[in-house]
Amino acid sequence: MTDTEVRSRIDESEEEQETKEDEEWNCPECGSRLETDTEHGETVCTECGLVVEADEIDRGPEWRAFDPGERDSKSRVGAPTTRMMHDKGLSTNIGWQNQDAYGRALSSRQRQKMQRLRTWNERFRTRNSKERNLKQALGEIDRMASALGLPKNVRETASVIYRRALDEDLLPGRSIEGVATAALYAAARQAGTPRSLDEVVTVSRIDRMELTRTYRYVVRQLNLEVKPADPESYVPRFISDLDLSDETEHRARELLRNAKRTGIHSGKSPVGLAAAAVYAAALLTNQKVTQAEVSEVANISEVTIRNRYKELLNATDDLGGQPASATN
DNA sequence: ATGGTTTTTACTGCGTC
DNA sequence: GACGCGGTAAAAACCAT
Repeated sequence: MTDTEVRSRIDESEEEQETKEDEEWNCPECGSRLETDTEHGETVCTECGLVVEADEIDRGPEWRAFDPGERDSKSRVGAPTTRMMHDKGLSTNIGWQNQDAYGRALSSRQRQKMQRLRTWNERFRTRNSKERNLKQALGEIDRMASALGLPKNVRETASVIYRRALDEDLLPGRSIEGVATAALYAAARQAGTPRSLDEVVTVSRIDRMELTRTYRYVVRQLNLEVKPADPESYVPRFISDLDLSDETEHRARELLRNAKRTGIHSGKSPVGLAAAAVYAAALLTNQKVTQAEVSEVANISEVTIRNRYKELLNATDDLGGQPASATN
């Protein structure tokens, strides 16, 4: 058999199936219109009442039966799944009709009992959903934190923030990922080991816009106190990324403290300030680093570094008698 | 939306190795 | 001549209003 022959045979069989499916829109017995009974999930002929099994979601059993007995033993039942609910609708719901399995009305005692059961069932169900939500979020936080090299205490702070967000019902309308990322970002800043927005975004599945939005929202709603990031907290990382000495680090910190004293740091990006301080400190301690290298590790433009570090040096000069400007 | 501030981009000129 | 550095103008991003 040649290839073309094979292909044509396949085409034929596919067409057969298609026509078969098309025919099922009409009753195979009498040919009249079919109607779908959503409550029972059945498709019924309007004329002869024949029940046609045409459930579009259920693609059939995942097992194969070779005789009726086997079919019975392997058969399972369950509600159809839906993506509309957090748990895909797989959890138990207690019906609202006050009827028993035979459709008879319940006694008032029984009705009260059922009402209590509904209440408790709902409580456990939503609680479980929150647990699941939390579990996923904590996993994400953990993943991102280790990708960013953040210590354990930051993760814990982040999870505390996330729990609070969950308790305050801040989640609806926002992605788990988004809130988790925002929580981590806030936690890192609070712990004094900040990561820039861009850094956080690279390990998260959400984009920058969403992060800033959810972050602002979460901070406002939870009344989190997040002080502006301290430029000094970026210094150690830059220093080690650039293989610079402890002395340089010390100098950089001095420069930043002076800058704070003279107040030139307000309104400027802390990262840029830190990067400039590191660069300036490297110059002062005769270590070779280019502006390009610093701008690389700090994700800051060279121009910003230039502007900042000029200001830093001016500030220390103005202060007069500072050790930073005395040597070299 | 708008205006003010900061940062980035792109380009140019200078000195040095 | 490539590289590091400094400067500038215009564009873009950010933020409070």
